[in-house]
This record gives sequence, C-alpha cells and structure tokens, in this order.
Amino acid sequence: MTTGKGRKDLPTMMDVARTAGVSKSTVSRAFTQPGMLGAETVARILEIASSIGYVPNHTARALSTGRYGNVALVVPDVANPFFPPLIRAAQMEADRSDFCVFLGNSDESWRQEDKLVDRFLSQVEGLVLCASRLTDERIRAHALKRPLVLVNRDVPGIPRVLIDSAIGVHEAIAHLAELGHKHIVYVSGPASSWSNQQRRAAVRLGARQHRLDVSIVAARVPSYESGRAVVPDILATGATAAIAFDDLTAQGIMTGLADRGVSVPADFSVVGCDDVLGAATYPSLTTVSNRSDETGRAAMSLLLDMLGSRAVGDARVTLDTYLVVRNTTAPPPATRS
Amino acid sequence: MTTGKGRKDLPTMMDVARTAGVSKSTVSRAFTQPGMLGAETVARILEIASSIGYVPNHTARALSTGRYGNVALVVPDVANPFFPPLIRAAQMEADRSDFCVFLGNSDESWRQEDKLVDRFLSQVEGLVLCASRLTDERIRAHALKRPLVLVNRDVPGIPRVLIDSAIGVHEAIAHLAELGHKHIVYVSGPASSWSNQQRRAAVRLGARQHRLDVSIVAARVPSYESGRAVVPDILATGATAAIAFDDLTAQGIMTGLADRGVSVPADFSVVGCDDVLGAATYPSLTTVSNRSDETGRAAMSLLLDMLGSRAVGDARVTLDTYLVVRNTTAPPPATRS
DNA sequence: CTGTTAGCGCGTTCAC
DNA sequence: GTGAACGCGCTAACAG
Repeated sequence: MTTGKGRKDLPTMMDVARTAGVSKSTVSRAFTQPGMLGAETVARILEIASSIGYVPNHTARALSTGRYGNVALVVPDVANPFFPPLIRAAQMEADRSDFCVFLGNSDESWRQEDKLVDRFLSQVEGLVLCASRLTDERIRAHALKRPLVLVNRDVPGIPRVLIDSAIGVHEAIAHLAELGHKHIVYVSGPASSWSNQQRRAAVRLGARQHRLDVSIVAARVPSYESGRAVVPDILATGATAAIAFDDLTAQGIMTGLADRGVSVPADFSVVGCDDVLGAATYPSLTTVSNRSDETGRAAMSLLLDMLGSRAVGDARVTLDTYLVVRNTTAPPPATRS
Repeated sequence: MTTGKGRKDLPTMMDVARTAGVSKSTVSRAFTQPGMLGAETVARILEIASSIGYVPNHTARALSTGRYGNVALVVPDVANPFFPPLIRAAQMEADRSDFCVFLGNSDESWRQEDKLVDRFLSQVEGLVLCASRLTDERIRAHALKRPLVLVNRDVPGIPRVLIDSAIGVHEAIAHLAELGHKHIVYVSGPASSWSNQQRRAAVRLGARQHRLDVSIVAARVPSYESGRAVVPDILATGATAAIAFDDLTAQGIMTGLADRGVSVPADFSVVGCDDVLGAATYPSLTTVSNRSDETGRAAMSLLLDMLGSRAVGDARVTLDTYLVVRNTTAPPPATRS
C-alpha cells in the first residue's frame, strides 16, 4: 500500500524519469552505471534529479540488490571514553567506502545486545561487535547470518581484533615488583569481558613470576562510581598497590582513596588500563596504553574486506600495549611489607 | 533478481509459512497484529520463526510501509567528550521506541555533513543534527524532506534544543570581575558553531557590563591541541584570564601555560565550558556546566514526538547552565592591573 | 545505447 | 480467522 497522504514523500526515480522523458531504468543507470549511457543523457538526468531533490532510495536499492550499504557497530557503553575514538575511527573508515553505520549501545547487557543485533541483521551487510557480552553460541549464530568482526573478544573461527593488554599488564607488574610491592590487588571489570579475563590472567601470571601476593576485588561495571565504591574492599586486602580494569575505575579508586586520606602514590600505588584520561588526572595516572582508534579502524577495515568477499578466513589481529609510567606509582610505604 | 548464490540469505517469511503450513499473510500478522489470529496459531508461528532464526526484514517492511524504524544522529566529532553522553542518551531514548540509530561523524565539515544527511535521508524517518555546520538554507532544505531536530543550532522554524551557556558564561564573567580581573580573553571555537557565537556574544556583553577589556583569540577546532597552540596569542593580549570555548581547549591552554612556566591560577585564570572533564584536571577546572545527556534525550524525544505526528510546531527547548567554580580561577597577580 | 519485465520481502486491501 | 493479489522503489536480466 501507499505511504499515505499526509506523509512527506521523497521524489522517486519515476518522477525524474517523467520530467526527463526517459524510463526508470535509464535514471537508474545514470546513477549506477553512467558509462552505459550517453554522457549528455547522464548529465541531464543528474541535473533534473538534483533540481527536484531526488536522492536514490537506499532502502529500495538494498531490497533488490541485497547490498544494504550499511554496517552496524555495537558497544557496551558509548559514554565509556574507551569507545568514542574507536567509534569515530570505525565510522570514518566505513564512510570511506560509502557505508552508513548503525550504532548500538548494549548498556552492558547481553539481552540488549542480542536484541540490537537482531534488529540490525536485516538491514546491514555486516557488523562489528565490541567487547561483546554475548555467549559464544549466540555470536556464532549471528555470524552464520552475516559477516561479523569481534573486538576484544576471542572466539575461534570468528574474525577478531584484540588489544593485547597482557603485555602492558606484565610490564605493570614488573614495575610494581621493582618498586618493592609485595601484595597487589586486581580490581576486575565485567565478568563477561574478554579484556577483563585476559587482564586478570595476566595479573595472576605476572604476580606468580614476581612472587607477589595478589587479591581480586570485583567492580562489576567499569566506571568511576564502581571504582570509588570498592575502595574499602581494596584496603581490606592489605595490598599496597592496585591494578584496575580500566582508567575510569582507577580514577574512581583514586578519589575513594583520597576520601579516606590515603595519598597516592605515597601510601598506595594505582595503575589503570586503556590510557583514556591522558595525563588529566592528578597525580597523572600510570596506565597501560591502548590504541582504540587503530582498533576501530582495523575492525571496520577487516569487515569491509570480508564484504568485498575477499576471503579473510580466521583472522586474528592483535595490537600490543605497553606500560605508560606516570605519577601514581611509587615504592610502598616504609612502615609496611 | 535474487541476491545471488554465494550470499548467505536470511530466512524469509515464506520459509516460516511453509514449515508452519500457513500463508505468508498469516506469518506477517503473527508479528504485526497477533490479535487477529488464533492464540495458538500465533504461538506456533513465533515458535517456528525463532527456531529457524527468522527475524522480520526491517528493510522490506520499511519499503512497503514507509516507516523505516530508523533515525539518524549526526555530530561533528564523536570523540569530543561533549558528545558521547549525548549520543548514548539519544540512542537509548530511540531504543525505547524500537528505533535503530545511524551515527554520522561530520568531522567538523559541512560537506561531509551534507553528504551524510543525503545518505541517511532515504532510510530514516527523521534526524537529529548536533552542532550542525550546515548553512540555514541546507538545513531548511533537509527539513523539508524529513522531520529534523537541531541541537545547539538556532534556526527559526526548525525544532531545536539549545544549551543556553550564556547564563553560565555571564556568571563566569561576574566571577572573574569579582576576583579583580580587568582584561580577559575569549578563546573561540568553530566559526560556524552556534554555541561559539552565543558564548562569544555572552562574553562581550558580560564584559561590557562589568567594564572589562576583552580580547578574542581564535582556536578553529575545539581540541586539546588547538588550546595548547594558541597560548602565545593569549599571553600576547596581556589578559589575566581566559574563557575557553570548551573544556578540551581549556585543558590544552592549561598545558600550554604550564609549558611556559605560567602557573594556574596564581598567574593566570582559566575557565572552560561544558564540564566534560569533571574534576579530573589539576588544578580542577572552573567551567560552565552542561547537560549533554539530557540534551540528547530531549532532542531524540522531540523527534519521536514529531514522528508520532503529534505536531510540534516551532519547538525551542532551552536548557540553562551555571558556573561550576573549581580551582583554576583566582585573583590576578598583584603585579598587574 | 535504451525501454520492458520481473521480483527483492513484506504489509495490506480484498475476498473467502 | 485465513489466503490471494498488488505495490513500495529500485536493480537486473532480457529484448530491440
């Protein structure tokens, strides 16, 4: 049925065809295969088109070609400073190939993420899932329907780009050990987060190598508030240094510490992850680097390659990290140890 | 024609219909008007559908109904910390009404923005343009085709939601005047930015009221680097305080000042705008508040209202601001004035 | 080089 | 309560 009367309808190919005295096909070709038409014909059609404000209907084109010209990008939290640079880079990379990008915010929930993916599936050619909270099975199921690229999530068989924070975390442990710390705490992030699992494992391994005691304190959601909230738990462990899941959490921890009169780094050392705050905090935060923009670009680029049917097999891109030493780490207080 | 052989095709309504022994229409109704069907029929169909992974094709539905179920959100720079909370809020508001949202990054370029809008037009029901860099005419032209909501851009006749930073800026001027400053400088943002024009005007007006000298220094793009780069120009004016277009610029200025051994706030006062950094900087930044998340939610909500054809006329929502005094402002050095 | 035809997947009148 | 037929705007065969 028609779209109704009151609605403002865009001019269609037919409108252009009529006022140009040609058939729809000709108009169509003027836009998709100009080489097949007379140069003047093309010019005239494009002229008329723009004069009446005609723009090819993306949707109708998609339906008939199966090429949607859209991709989807799903993240757990747009407002988490880790993601905006990634989103931006991915967006611009997609744009270079004239793709439109849907943005989804899963709000750290797998249900929401699953819903979004289903909604996107029928109007995109492929998707990038960042730090997906879905189960491996769901991811595989979705990947069966559309090309899929994962970011910071390691599912064998699914193309993925991973920020290998293990290296940076190892450096952080070594750094703390060298400073003389004997007992550290890892403040974890979301349980379903691959990055969190990787970092936790790296902390455990590094601690063993350097013969450090390590406690784990859980901050479910990576945020300033979470970090601030778990400070009592952190202090209760008796550790002299903390490695946080991310910078946001670390920043919250610093505030919580300050609230309790514990000064950083004199009384307690803090290390973040992701380097999203730059040197903005005071003291400036020692943290593990990241390259979220490169990650976003790489993931989108990989996806576009897949769409170009250039087979990509079981791609597994890895970006490594390093420790950025600033001013929140120092030897433990002399009274301790 | 068909989408080809090699392509992975989603299950269609027809597939569900066949394995359920009913017609396509019935399947369609099961999803859109369950009330018209037998309760058991509906259940069985939905069951089968999800078992074979069928999801209604958004695109085909859009084509036949004219309701795309999509909206677009365009911002100048996703990575500018002002926007992520806005994007997030807008995204979630749209999601509450089951809308998918396209994200566009205009990269501070009107050409890019125009291109994006055209690409979006034929697959969305409406759009939100944030801090648009387009001319009034272009905006009006686009608004003719699709419901449009502006953020921080004031075009009469087009629904818009504005953060009225004038109030906060006035407070900032009063604050500086009270501290004893006689000469201040406004570090401007993008020329085509409504917010920038508004802030500049507010600075001018406030300065006149308080009998302050005011110089203008231009930082084309709002960023850390820009702020840092214009510090020589700022110092050259002989002013004792600066109001920056935004927090990013302010942060850059603080760094540039530190590079030259000018200490804040003892030697020089700095005020930001947007309060995106929280108290993360050191000294913590005195700034003008913003409510970017509310703005995002309000804009999207307004757009959805328009789509629900609840006429909205010439809406002009305003969110006011106030000065957040922290630690980058103090009396000017005694040696001066 | 250009016009004609069929059909992408779905929603929706109509009949049954 | 359910099935058949048409059309949304466009592209891709097929003629000419």
